This record gives sequence, C-alpha cells and structure tokens, in this order.
Amino acid sequence: MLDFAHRIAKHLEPWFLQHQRDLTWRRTRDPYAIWVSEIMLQQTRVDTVEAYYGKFLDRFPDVGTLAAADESDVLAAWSGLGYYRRARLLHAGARHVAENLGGVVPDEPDQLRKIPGVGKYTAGAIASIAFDRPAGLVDGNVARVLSRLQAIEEPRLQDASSAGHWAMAQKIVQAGSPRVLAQALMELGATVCTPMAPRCEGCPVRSECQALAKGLQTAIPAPKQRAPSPREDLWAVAVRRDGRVLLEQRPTEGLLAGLWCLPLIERKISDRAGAPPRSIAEVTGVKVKSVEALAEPVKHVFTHRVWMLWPCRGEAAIVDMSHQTDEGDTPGRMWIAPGERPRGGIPKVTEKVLARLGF
DNA sequence: AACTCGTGGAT
DNA sequence: TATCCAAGAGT
Repeated sequence: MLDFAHRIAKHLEPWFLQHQRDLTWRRTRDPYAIWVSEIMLQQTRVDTVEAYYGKFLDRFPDVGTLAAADESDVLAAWSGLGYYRRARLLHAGARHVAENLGGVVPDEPDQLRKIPGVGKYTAGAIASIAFDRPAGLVDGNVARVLSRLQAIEEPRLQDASSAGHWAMAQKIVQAGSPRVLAQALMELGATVCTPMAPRCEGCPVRSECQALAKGLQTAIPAPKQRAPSPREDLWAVAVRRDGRVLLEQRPTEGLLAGLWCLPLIERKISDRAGAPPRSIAEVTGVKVKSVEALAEPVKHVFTHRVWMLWPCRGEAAIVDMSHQTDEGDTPGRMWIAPGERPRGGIPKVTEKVLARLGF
C-alpha cells in the first residue's frame, strides 16, 4: 500500500507530462536560465514573464555576461516587470557565482541559498527543476494544493512558510522525478487547483483530496485580509526645456528605489482647487516658471498604496549650464526627448505619465 | 514576525 | 468597481 506522498506522485507525474503548459523556460535545462526564470516568476504571472524572459536571456545569455554587465542595463531590461530589487539581487547573485563559484550554478540547496536573491523556495526550485535533485519547494500554489489535499483549516498552517508543507513537498518530490513533481505541484495549483474556482472535475488527485470530500475546496485556504492602501496625491511635474522633459532618479531606498521618474511633489489639500502651488518654483535643482496643471490624474495602484499623479507642466527657467556633464546632466537628473529613455530602470508608472504627456 | 516591494489579470 | 493575489526575499 502506497503512502500519501507516493499516491500523489503516482497520479501527478503522468498528468503533468500530458497536460503541462508549453512555457519558454521549460525548453531548457540550463541552470542559469532556470534561475532567471524563477526570479522573474516571484510574485509575477506567467504571461507577464513570457514578455520579458526571452529578451533578458538574449541580452544576458550566461552568468558571466550578467555578472559583467552594468546594473543600469540590467534594470533597463527589467523595466516594467516590477519588484526591481529582484533585478539588483539577481545581478549581485550572478557576480557571486562568477567570483566565488567559478561561474557554475550550484546544485545543492544550501549552496544555492547563499546566492543573493535566492531564498528557500528558489533554492528548491533550481535544485529540483534544473538538477533533478530531491529538494522540496513550497510556493503559493503548492501551499494551496497541499492545504486542500489535507483539508488544513488552520490559517497558520496554510501558507508557504508552514513546516508541514515543506516536509510533505519533500516527500512528494522524492517519490518520483523531482524535476517533474516539483513543477507538477505548481502546475496543478496554477491550472486546476486555482484560488477562486478550482476545477476539481479535471483534477488528477481528486480521489486523495480531503477538502473536496468535505466540500471545503473553496473555503481552503482562508482568504487573507489586507489593510486598505492609503492614497497619495502627487504633482508629477513635467519640466520642459528645448523640447525635452526632466526625469530624476528616485532615492536609493524605498518604493521604486533608484528608478527614473518625473519629479513628484506632494499635492496638498489646499492645492486641490486645481492650481499647482507656487512652491514648484524649483525641481531637482532646476528653476521652473509658469507652472500649469494638465488634464486628468494618472492612477497607479501598488500593493500597499495608491498614487494619484496630477500632471503639470512647467517651463525651465535659465539653467545653470555648469551643471552639465558629459552624460548630459547632473547625476540623478536627465533630460529626455520624446521616445528617448535613459539607461537604467523606468517603472511602468513613469511610462504611464510620459505617455499622457506625449513622450 | 510583520512589513515592504510593482504590476496586471481574473472575478 | 473593488478585491484578491501571483513560481518570494530580505529585513
């Protein structure tokens, strides 16, 4: 008589081999390429990653190339993908592997964990998927699948940090091909055992599912409540000079750290009659005259806050040309023409506002 | 341990 | 429209 983990594995392996989606990163066994895919896929949907993955690998085809690259170029390739710290950590990780490991991606989870940006999940994913090592992994999909299969109703035991899930995932991937089973657990969660309306009719392990037996498949896992996002109203100041617009680099800490945005200035309640304040007399060291509000605000929703960006236009006053450098301006400051973009990271929110302004 | 960090699709 | 949350990691 097979134990639970072996019964799951027995059903899951043939199901995955027949029903898996054709995803670009499943066409390679290059550990570096799989590593890149896992970083991109953190908290990010498959369809979104597909739009970036091939271009990124074309640009940075191996560890050495990525390690030797400038961070600004890595961020440029990541622009629009979000969670930009991932790009910096991936870059640092490539340097770690190039400098300390001879450019060879390790196959042991303990060694993988030492790579910047590689946590418990990603270490298990690279070890199992790239090297077929019996390393368990628990992401949001696996946590949901295992919670339902075992009808775990305690919220603390449902999420991906649960030690019980890690132990069970380990047992399951060891009961067959780790490479197949690790991906199969996630694929099941992504395509069948979905959060909202699980397709239990087509589930290869429905005979093992205690949640289904108890009618709890939509009650598990319990929905987690999140605090409402505060709204921030900001003036997005388009300072123009000679047909160009001013971008500035955000602070090195916090939201959109180090990325290129239009200068943003708090829009106070007292401003809301419609006019930008006279306090926008200087932006990023550039003197501004004749500030005028433009059209509707750009709404941008982050995980923990909402930005309402109110575009306004100002003409640059006489600029002190001693600020000019060979790169074109002061570090952290850039004038761009329509269609032009600086090296470095540009978040989607910047692109939204630039599009509104015709840049 | 709770919080931070982007974006977009599904419902 | 509002809400959830996705192949998480670092602090």
